[in-house]
Amino acid sequence: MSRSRTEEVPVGVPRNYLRPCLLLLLAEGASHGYELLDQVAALGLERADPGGLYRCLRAMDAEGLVRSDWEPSTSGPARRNYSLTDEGREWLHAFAGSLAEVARALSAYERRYHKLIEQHELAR
Amino acid sequence: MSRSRTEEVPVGVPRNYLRPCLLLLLAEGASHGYELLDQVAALGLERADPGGLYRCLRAMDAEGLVRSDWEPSTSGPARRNYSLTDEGREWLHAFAGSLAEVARALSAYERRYHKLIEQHELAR
DNA sequence: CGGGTGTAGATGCACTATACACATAGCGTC
DNA sequence: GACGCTATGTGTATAGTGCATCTACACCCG
Repeated sequence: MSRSRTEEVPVGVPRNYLRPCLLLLLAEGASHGYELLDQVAALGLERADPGGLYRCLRAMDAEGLVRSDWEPSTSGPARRNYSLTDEGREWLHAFAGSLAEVARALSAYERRYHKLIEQHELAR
Repeated sequence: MSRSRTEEVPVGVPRNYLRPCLLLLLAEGASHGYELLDQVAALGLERADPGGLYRCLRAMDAEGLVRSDWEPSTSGPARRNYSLTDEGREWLHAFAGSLAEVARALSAYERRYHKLIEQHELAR
């Protein structure tokens, strides 16, 4: 393998991270897919896939976590506006708790990593 | 969907998290799969899949990130002992940097989530 | 008018990590 | 000899992701 260190390293955000992101943004206020696509960038998904995002929204709609209704627009195509349901809000809290666990795991990793680096520095 | 909130919420650790975990543990000292299986629990992988772990080690061996040699045991089956290569150490650093980014994303999420909760508390 | 750009939503498909089950084998012990 | 623990794997289905592609509306420009 001739992959250099400068190349993209394959460690992504947690699996299913898109869902809690969308739920959080919708908890802050109703919105539509195209806008959410920009907003998720602030949560670490700078290159979110539009297709995946729309699919995720449709799935959560089908599962009852969000509600959607069409809003015709005078300046462009119609938008499908999403808002959070009570069930979606419950899931948001569950997801947040779960993400907190992941964050704890990551900080455990970093503590341990830096401890290792420290020892390595001392050893020279 | 009649899934209760007490049920397992599908948010996992970052994708490919197992790799940096194994690299870190091997940077701390050579070890074998069965032992690593216990050790990754401390990094957030409490229910790691043995099959996946062994596969991951074999793959990193094939890619040159780790080295392995058999150690016969008097009290049980032989162990395949793994140790880190220079290339593996480079990847460890790259992974650690990448994980730090993910950690930043997660803390951004949590800040925003708690801000939302606060506002909700104030509103009642 | 025709074409390009930005907005908006969605599908199709291939790839890959993961989860889960299962197979093998050495060794101790009851 | 059956069971359980250590130890290392394989097989396979599924799910999430990434990437390409398609439709369609509105606007602007030459």
